[in-house]
Amino acid sequence: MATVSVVSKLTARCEMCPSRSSGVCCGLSDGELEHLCGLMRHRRLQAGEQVIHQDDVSDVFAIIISGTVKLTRVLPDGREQIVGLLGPADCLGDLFLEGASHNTAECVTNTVLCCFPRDRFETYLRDHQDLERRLLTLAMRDLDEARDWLVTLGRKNASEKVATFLLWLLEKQQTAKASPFAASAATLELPLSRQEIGDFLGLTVETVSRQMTKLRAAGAIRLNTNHQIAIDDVDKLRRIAEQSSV
Amino acid sequence: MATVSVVSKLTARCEMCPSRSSGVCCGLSDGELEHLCGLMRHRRLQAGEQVIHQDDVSDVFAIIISGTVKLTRVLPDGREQIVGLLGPADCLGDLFLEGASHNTAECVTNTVLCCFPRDRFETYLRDHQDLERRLLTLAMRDLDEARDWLVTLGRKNASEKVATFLLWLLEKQQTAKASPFAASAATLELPLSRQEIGDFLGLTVETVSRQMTKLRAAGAIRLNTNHQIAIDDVDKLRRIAEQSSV
DNA sequence: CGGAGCCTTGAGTCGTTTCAAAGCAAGTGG
DNA sequence: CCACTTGCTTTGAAACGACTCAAGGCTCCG
Repeated sequence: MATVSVVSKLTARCEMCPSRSSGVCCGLSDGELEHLCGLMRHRRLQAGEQVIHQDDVSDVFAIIISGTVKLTRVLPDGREQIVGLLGPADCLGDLFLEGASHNTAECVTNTVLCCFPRDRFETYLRDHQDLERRLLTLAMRDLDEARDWLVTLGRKNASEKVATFLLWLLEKQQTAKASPFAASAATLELPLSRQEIGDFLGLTVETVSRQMTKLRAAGAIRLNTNHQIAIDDVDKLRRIAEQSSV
Repeated sequence: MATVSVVSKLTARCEMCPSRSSGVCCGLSDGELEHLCGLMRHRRLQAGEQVIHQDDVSDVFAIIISGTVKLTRVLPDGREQIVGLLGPADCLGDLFLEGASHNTAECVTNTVLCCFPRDRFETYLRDHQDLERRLLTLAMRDLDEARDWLVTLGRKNASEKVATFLLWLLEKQQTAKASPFAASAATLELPLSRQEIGDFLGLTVETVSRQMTKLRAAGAIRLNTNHQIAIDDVDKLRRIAEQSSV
């Protein structure tokens, strides 16, 4: 009975965690979960804090519990590109990577992480193929998503880019909440600033701003605040995103 | 003795294969290799043939023995983006993917593949964690590379893009041959047409062509044929690729 | 020799960037 | 409580770079 209470104490928070229901941790047995919980430490970070630094060796592997983290790369002359946007249940850290990380991971909002010492997590993986399989699946999902952005960055124009981005965020947000929204009248939390949206889409702040104004003028969206917008016409947004001139 | 000769017959070609020395197959024991060889079938394809079709379910997993294969995605209106370029030792096919593939895989040159029925390869993986680990590592490498291209597509201009592409090809080609070239006077095989380079870099044919001319005029490269160029000044190319205005 | 396919070059257009200024919201100190 | 700073966003005007359209050049091959 004593052990049972210890188990429930350790893993209690896990039951609330998005990673337990839809992330790496889903599918873990109670025993596995308990073991991993022994390695884990929660960490609270403020917006702007960096978890991983480009060109530095990182020994962290973490699961995001709440908040948004951006992965960025910068060119020698300072130009910046966001190469990934992570939210609750997403993983952070380069497993099995030798040498320095190629990304900077920076908190966009206040964030709570579930952190593991990377080496101990990697060791644990060696005996748990199911978990490693899950990580392989996630890596392939990330790759697929990165390639989608290649299409957007390489072949779409500014309005298509912004519309695509908003739709992507909307979908991400809806699957996270698992709430079957009606096709219209959704509200969207925008964690990124205009500058950051530009850094994501390969545009300047001004262009992003202009496109938002255009979308507003077209009746597709309304700007509640700079970080919260109402999606009035999803279909119009979709048409703009793919310029399907039907 | 009979079994030994069967083994050597089955796996004989593997010893010449780039995947054996640097791809998925390196690290496999003789027994593992033999087993996999039992599943494998070689397949010869001509330039232009498609191995996987976007939006179709694919049941192939393959290793490229020779040739170049491009992964592309097309938008509803026909715009095309190359999202990956595969060469000898690279893997082809979406393991564990449910549903249709998101890429089209098309041979750029004549190609020889080492093909596996996907389900049988997946089954084999379940009992061979070392191999699955290797696939995880490769997936993460692909992800890393895709993100590098995000930076290039999102933040670099036309000349930087073309220079970056040439340097990337050069490096790919040199590590493939494992030949420690001198820093200058290398020769580069260009499997892609101008149009395809454009589809890779998010540019038009004309822009690619103009940039090549500019690089030639700057003395960085010489065009032997349209598909073979001499790299005269790698450093100049590097400076152009990152615009490091030193 | 003549055609087909790809590559190059030129001229003009259009879209995004650049540079500059003004608008707006939140927070601070008098 | 109001003036003031600060940071982000929006808007405008001009410059620039990549695209579009059109023509001409080069190579390979029948």
